[in-house]
Amino acid sequence: MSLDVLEDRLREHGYRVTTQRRAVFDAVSALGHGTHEEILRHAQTVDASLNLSTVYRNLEVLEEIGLVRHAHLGHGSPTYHLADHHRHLHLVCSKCKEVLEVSVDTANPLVEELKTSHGFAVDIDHFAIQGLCSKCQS
Amino acid sequence: MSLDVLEDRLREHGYRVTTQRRAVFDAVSALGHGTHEEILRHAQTVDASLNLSTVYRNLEVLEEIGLVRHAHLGHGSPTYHLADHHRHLHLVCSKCKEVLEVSVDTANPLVEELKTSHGFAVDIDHFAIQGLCSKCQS
DNA sequence: GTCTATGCAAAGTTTTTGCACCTGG
DNA sequence: CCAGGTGCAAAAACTTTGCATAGAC
Repeated sequence: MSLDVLEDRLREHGYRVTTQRRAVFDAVSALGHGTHEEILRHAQTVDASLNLSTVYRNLEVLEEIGLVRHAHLGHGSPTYHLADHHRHLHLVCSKCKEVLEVSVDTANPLVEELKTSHGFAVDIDHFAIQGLCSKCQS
Repeated sequence: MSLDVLEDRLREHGYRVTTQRRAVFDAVSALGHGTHEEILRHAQTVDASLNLSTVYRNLEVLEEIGLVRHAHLGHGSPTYHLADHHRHLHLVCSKCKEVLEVSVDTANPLVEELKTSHGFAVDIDHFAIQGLCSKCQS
């Protein structure tokens, strides 16, 4: 996704195009996924005066206009990623905290069953899946 | 699960049996599931001087000895429930915030696939499943 | 009597908000 | 210009910690 799309989408929704919004978007793009703090740190390499509250406010805006999404991988802060970022399920080991990434297709039977029997359109990768990895089960 | 089990389990692990621990356990049991604040409010109907920090500390103890577990249903605080509480998947609508409960068996194909191909032992109901309910998809 | 658990208050974290100033259009 | 956006600082919300005392055993 290019910066052109960022500008267009912002304008479409009546938001202004600012250097801070570009910096936050770039940081999310470069990081793949990151928390507010991680995004701030990365974006500050471009604009050192960028403020954490601006990161909070702009991630909200970017999410509202559909360019960015967030997921909950653990008990702490959410992580943000581009909306067209490669999607995958996150398997988080509750013991060693390792995070495995597996194809979202693995969940297709569940996704389809919930759609058929409850009419629920699942966003399967919004929350991680917790459990014990093979090493921690002994 | 009765209070006898609470006492036995606490003693087994070298913890003391206190009125506060009973009150917290009772509150979780009565509420089905609740956040720290909700558990505090309920437990205070029995012991008005019960402190929030005691609720935090005791939920940690009760979880450690296996009587209580927590789940993440949304972006806020976790909710606590008895370990032998009827398990179900939580489907949370990202728009209207409604929470649907469906059988954990719905996820069996996913659970088995993750076990077979990645050796990962899923705790399927630890995190909610986000999406859009049938009403909010139009 | 000993040692853990509790209440209280204070500190630590994370996120939100108010406001004066700056900036995009 | 002028409305919206930003930085800064303060507040709010949430969770943890230190310590003196109460209470379990």
